[in-house]
Amino acid sequence: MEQTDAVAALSALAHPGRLEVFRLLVKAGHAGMAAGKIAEATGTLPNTLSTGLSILSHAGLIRSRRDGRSVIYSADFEAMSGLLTFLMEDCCSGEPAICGPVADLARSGTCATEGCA
Amino acid sequence: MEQTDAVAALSALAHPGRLEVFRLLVKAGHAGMAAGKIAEATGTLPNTLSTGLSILSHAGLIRSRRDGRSVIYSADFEAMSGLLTFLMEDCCSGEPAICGPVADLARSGTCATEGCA
DNA sequence: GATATATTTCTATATTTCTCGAATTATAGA
DNA sequence: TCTATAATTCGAGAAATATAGAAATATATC
Repeated sequence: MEQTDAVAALSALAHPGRLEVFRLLVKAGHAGMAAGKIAEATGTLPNTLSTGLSILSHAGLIRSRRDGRSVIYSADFEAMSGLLTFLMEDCCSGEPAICGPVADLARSGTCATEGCA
Repeated sequence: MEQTDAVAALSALAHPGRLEVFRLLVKAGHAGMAAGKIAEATGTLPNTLSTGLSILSHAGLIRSRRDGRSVIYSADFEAMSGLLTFLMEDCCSGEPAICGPVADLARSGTCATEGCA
């Protein structure tokens, strides 16, 4: 990941409404949620939510797919791993205990577990 | 961590200059770096850098201590762990493989390894 | 085709954030 | 005390971002 992408992702998350949406989608896993359901769950106006989803999407943090009249949004776990890894890169100049887990996260990349949406 | 704190931290990082500074401090470990060294390393004007450091500090991501005429800044790894954990909370509604490492990171909390500054 | 539902785009205003020059505060050494 | 170094604070103009009303687009059903 490059700095420009990281800043875009962080900027997208640096907003109460969008952060709430993203965390909701993290919980939802690969199954995702319809835009309408997200609006209902967060109490956001449809147009405001749509702008937020567009920003998160453009930042690469979420994906979307159409399902009938609805559009289903879901978190992009690979992108998230990439961001976390970028933030902790070369942590403590080496291989200390605190930084290992982040490297593991980056390596796993996707949500491999059964039942994880 | 609460949403307000998370937004403050993410906003602080959502800026090329400040992100560069933070990643530099992550690499530097607990030893940290003097403000002047950071300015030199990043090519930032002292006043602009100071504003950036103030924002990162107020967001809880970095700490400072005075050493003679210099002020040494260092990353707050506990705060960072808290942020990463908050972002991935209840990932995939449970305990999938992708989310485990983040939980480990949160648990470790500090930079325990010898030589890690 | 007509109607209803779901979501997005457009547009304008209000607000916040960014950057840098200038001035200020803090510490160290002669 | 005087001078130099290190860092921070203040102020203002420029730029970017946030919000919501209104209109538009896409899909499904009658």
